[in-house]
Amino acid sequence: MPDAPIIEIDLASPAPAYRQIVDQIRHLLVTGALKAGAKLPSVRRLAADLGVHHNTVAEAYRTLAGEGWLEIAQGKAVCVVERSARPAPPKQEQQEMALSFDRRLRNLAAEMKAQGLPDRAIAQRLRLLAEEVG
Amino acid sequence: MPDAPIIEIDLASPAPAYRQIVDQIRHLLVTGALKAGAKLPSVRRLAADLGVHHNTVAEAYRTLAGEGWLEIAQGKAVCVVERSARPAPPKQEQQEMALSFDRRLRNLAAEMKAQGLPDRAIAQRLRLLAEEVG
DNA sequence: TCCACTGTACAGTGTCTGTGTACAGTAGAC
DNA sequence: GTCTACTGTACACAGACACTGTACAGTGGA
Repeated sequence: MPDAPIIEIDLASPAPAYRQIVDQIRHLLVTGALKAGAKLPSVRRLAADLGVHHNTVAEAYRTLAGEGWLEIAQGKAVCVVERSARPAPPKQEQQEMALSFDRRLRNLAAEMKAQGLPDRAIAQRLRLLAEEVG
Repeated sequence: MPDAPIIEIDLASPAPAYRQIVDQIRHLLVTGALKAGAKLPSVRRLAADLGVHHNTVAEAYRTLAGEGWLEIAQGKAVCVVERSARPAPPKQEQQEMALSFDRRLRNLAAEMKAQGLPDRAIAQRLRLLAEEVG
């Protein structure tokens, strides 16, 4: 795509670059900022923008393709696919996912609290996101 | 300590074991389930319980000690210290932390949504935790 | 002093992350 | 058809990371 949504990664972060790219593009996909049919920048273009190697971006694209978000083919631009309403996962699996989400959420909140972020701020952010989500 | 709070880690998870241990113990510390003066199980004992090497647990303990939660000394049991009310970080830093929290929170929610967890469930968990936090 | 416990140090192994480089497919201009 | 400039891919390499095996050193009670 000519004008890709801005993505920014922090090379100093302990989180690997390709994972940061995955997370940020997935966020754009989930929120609808990137819709089906949209073309993503080439691996070399995005790599140059972010200051990483093109194979690092390629790895991120492959991960998202594996999740069913992108269609990639050699020689062609990477494209966002229509992610057809997949059947909701079975109750059992959904429950496990909810538990996993809960655990990670709590760990994240604990880490922030440990760093000195006030409870008030943490709760506020949680409520804000809850409103946005639905 | 004779009866340590139960900690469980997932050796199949991509998250490194020592990080999972840190996160879970930090959670117990932040919530007050582990109070100042409490003794933690020895590195060998906890390692055996979790199925990892004692050096892996030692690394986790060192990380938490570095954050000011634990006191460790060779030959003695690891102990939770009184974490005196540290001065709140400056506004500037707090704002950065809030932003970082927000970003990671959104990434986590996006990942769960991508996996098929319904918005409803995500929002519910967020609100629940917000209530608990304050 | 002995012994059973504590945490520590360090080298070795396998895995992960990111890079350099060469390759192969696609599409438009001629 | 054939250039050419662009796509993504493959694979070996280097460095960092996660984890382990093993030997060591400190502590405290019998």
